[in-house]
Amino acid sequence: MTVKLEDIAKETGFSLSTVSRVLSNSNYPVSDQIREKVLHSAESLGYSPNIAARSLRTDRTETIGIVVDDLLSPFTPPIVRGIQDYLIEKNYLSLIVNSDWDPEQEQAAIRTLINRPVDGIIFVEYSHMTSDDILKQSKKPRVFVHRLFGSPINNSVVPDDYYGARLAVSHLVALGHERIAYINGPENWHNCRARMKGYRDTLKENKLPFRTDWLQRGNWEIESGYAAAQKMLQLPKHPTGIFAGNDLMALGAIYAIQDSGLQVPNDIAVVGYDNRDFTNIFRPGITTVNMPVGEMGKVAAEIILRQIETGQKDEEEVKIQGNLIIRETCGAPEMDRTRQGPDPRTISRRILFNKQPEEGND
Amino acid sequence: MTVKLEDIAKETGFSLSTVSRVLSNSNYPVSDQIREKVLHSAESLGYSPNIAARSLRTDRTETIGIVVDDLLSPFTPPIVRGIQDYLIEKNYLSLIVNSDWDPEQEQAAIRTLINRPVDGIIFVEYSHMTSDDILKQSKKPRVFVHRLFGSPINNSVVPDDYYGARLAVSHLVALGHERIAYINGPENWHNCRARMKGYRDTLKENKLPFRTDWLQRGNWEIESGYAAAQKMLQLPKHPTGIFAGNDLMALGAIYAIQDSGLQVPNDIAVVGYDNRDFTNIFRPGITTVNMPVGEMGKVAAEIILRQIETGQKDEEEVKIQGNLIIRETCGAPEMDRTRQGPDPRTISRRILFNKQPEEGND
DNA sequence: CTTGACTCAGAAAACGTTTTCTGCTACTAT
DNA sequence: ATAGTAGCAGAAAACGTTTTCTGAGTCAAG
Repeated sequence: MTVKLEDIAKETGFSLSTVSRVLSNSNYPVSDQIREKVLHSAESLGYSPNIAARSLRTDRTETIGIVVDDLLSPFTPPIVRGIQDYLIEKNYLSLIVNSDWDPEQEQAAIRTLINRPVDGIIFVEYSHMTSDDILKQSKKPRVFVHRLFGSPINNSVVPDDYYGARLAVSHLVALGHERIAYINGPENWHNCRARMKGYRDTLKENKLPFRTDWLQRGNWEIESGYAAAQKMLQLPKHPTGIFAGNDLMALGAIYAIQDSGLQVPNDIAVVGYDNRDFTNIFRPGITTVNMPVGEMGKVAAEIILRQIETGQKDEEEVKIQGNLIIRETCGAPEMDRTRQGPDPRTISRRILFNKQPEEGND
Repeated sequence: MTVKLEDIAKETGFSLSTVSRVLSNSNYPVSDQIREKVLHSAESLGYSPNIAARSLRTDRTETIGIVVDDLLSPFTPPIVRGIQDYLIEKNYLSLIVNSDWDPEQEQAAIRTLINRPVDGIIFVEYSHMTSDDILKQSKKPRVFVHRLFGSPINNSVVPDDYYGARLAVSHLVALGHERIAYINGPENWHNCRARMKGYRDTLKENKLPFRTDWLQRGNWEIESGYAAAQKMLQLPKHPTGIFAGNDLMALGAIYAIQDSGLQVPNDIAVVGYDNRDFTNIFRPGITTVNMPVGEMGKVAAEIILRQIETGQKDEEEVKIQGNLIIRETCGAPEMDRTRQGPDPRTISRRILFNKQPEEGND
């Protein structure tokens, strides 16, 4: 049915071997005459190689397995997209399996992927290391992206949370705030530890006070941001700037501030973290630290292809720096907003917010 | 290196054939004694089949190709997740390729997937049909999910937009609204035509007036919802209920209403469409029509596996009905909100919104 | 001339399965 | 008794490649 090497061999009169040598780009010498005839015939017959047969023979499949916690987690799609964009360029495909945050399912996923023809595996966000031995034994390289738990490890690419926190806090400092609070995430997430350090270091460098009153712990959810801000607002001297560990908690904080009769940013400034989609369609637009998720995926893909090429040589953890997206919750001049390379998915809110007085002619 | 059938054959003393027959679950009769010994040996050696070899022989790969427009489109991840959840249950994996809304890239994607071992292809959201002949020729089944353009086609699963629009408009009717407006999307999207019909039919059935003043066309973006609502607000008799074609335009409309000094839902009620994530964290929570995206993916997966099993028999287009998620922008009693099976990703806003009077003891 | 090296084409083996084909044994029905 | 038939095990072919091995021809150096 489908056309195979043999068909081309028959049509051109050359042997299977030569045909294969031409079509697989081997660097075995083949005369130009023959090469051309074979290529022509392949083209006209519409030949395409049977990948199963090829990979049976070569033990390479040009496919990468991706184990994600859940394709619905907010960062997973952009990370995966970053990976795929690089892979497709190099003629690799990707097989995606969900682990659902469950060690058992993860292990099953790994087994499945190893059995299948994949040349390597990339883990996104979550990864118990329970079955790492299976992996090691398989001799296939593996790389971790945005790993959230556990200690640093080779072959992983993570965001630079320390740097990100410094960006956020420095922004508040630059705007003149001297009472700066932080709503942290759960302690066992290692990004929280790094951001905490960034927060404290930045305060210290600017000779600003660190007060435990101004440090609250949330659980990433909107309600915890609300509750944290509420507590701070009851203090005799409440903070004038709040750095929240993620955008959801920032939003919760904003709601709490508004409910107490104060305004954002006039009374209290708020910075979020993550640059989630909704931060750009809220009023006021939420100033936040952008996670370079696509970039992280790309780097992970680069690493794994390099390791497949050169044969598994562990590489150091690489950290990727994000950037600050200035919107409205800090009251900083908007100008900076356009300076950021715009995410094509974000929506320019210019029109919307220049509309209020109804006479602003742009 | 890795253990293969031959190793088990050697260890147990049986032939390759028998070992294979046991391990591939063939229904060829094998004595129980032998079966057990082989299974035991396979287990202890840690055998796992070489999929490349198997699929070379059987021409089946237990892998489905998924062509998506862009993994970052809002509905794509949940649709894909729905597909994958069903596939993994049936021991199938999925290979995902992005087409970036580009016919050429889509064609490249199809070629790549056909060459690769996939047993069928599912198209998500977008699909030019330019290269459908290649596909047909390959004899591999293909199914479309949530196809946005072009005329209805076999082997596709789409949301029931007519039904969804009726849900939304009926809700406004039930709340007593008599002047109901509709912000439609671009004409060339066929879901807009269906929703339009749902809107008009529902009005007619309830003997409510249809006025072209109350019909505006947007482009799905937030600004177009804002502009549409603004126009309506300038009318001598503005509508008291607005049905927006998607959540972003609904949000734009809400902003416009608020900017004009009116309140949602007290003065004007708003219903969105899509049940995007942000509708649940906004204040007021946006009442909207939920798109059954995961379900659609699941059904698509069912169809394609069935067709692989039975050998390509075209099936009719199937329509999936969504449901109404009642939140706050229509002022309906909240009760209904909990009745919906909660999406695990959405956040209960109960706490947040029962907080205002500060004495509500739940 | 002859020899050795080099160039390139073809034959054949190999990758790890599944499955068809053979054939042996043991039982059943005549 | 004997032919026919299940029931089951093993040999071997096949899937479509890549790659090693073999060998024929050409050319340059002695």
